[in-house]
Amino acid sequence: MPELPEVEVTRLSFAERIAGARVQSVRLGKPLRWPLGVDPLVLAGRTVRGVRRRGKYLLLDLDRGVLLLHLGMSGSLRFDTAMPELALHDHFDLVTDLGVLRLNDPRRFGAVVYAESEAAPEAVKLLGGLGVEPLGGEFDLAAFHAALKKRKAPIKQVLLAGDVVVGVGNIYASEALFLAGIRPTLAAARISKPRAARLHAAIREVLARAVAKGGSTLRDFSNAQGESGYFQLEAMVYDRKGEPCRVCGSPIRMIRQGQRATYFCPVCQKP
DNA sequence: AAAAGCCCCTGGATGC
DNA sequence: TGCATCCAGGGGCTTT
Repeated sequence: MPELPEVEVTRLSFAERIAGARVQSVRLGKPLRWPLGVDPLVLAGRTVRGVRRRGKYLLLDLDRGVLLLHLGMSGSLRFDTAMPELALHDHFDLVTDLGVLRLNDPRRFGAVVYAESEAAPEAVKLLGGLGVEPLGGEFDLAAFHAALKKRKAPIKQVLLAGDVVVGVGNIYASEALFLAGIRPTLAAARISKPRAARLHAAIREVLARAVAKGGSTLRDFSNAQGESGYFQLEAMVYDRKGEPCRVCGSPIRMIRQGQRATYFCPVCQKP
């Protein structure tokens, strides 16, 4: 589920409310992708300084150490004052004096991992290989084009890999390529400078717009206040197989790339 | 080094 | 109604 927009929308929905909270206890449900990596008891008494985002990870900064949270495919966070017992699919609770931060994740591809710092091995293992942030100033066009030049794989899969630019998942990769007019199957290395510039702009535009719309709620995403997103209503190609292109009317096509669905308009997007 | 496949897991939709 | 199959916002790990 959650790509950069959903993760950022989640962050925005509780970062200010949890800042300054004192951890009282940690409750664990079923195992997630990785173990927490620390005795939950030692986290009691620590203070939450703030919440940052790196790619699709949330970083919960404590006065000592950091919690790395990932929502996987089906995870969502809630931050609320009244939260009694862990229910089905609730697998992590950070109980604080200001409220409970709860991870609900049916498929359990998500994770909460503790690290002493961002430079600690456990954090570097997860964050070390990530590409640049698309919405920040470091997303440089020349560097982006140069990175694409080194890849022979289809552009869709290079975007998904996340080692060039982070945060673009299966929905927004298809959407950005539509906006840029580029066929998802085109080898990344064959993208010209002008087309790379269109793609660069399209990625920023689609992600920023999705954040503004509260993300995409396909089945179960909601932010930490329980609110759904609305970007899916204005998707140009994602999940629109056979439906008319909103620009030219041609039927949207669906293909499979690396066992993931890709959607595109055969007329608007040139090989 | 880069690319391609394989898993992890649960639930909903679809088909017979 | 029941059961089997396929598919889903991710990504680390192993194998080519």
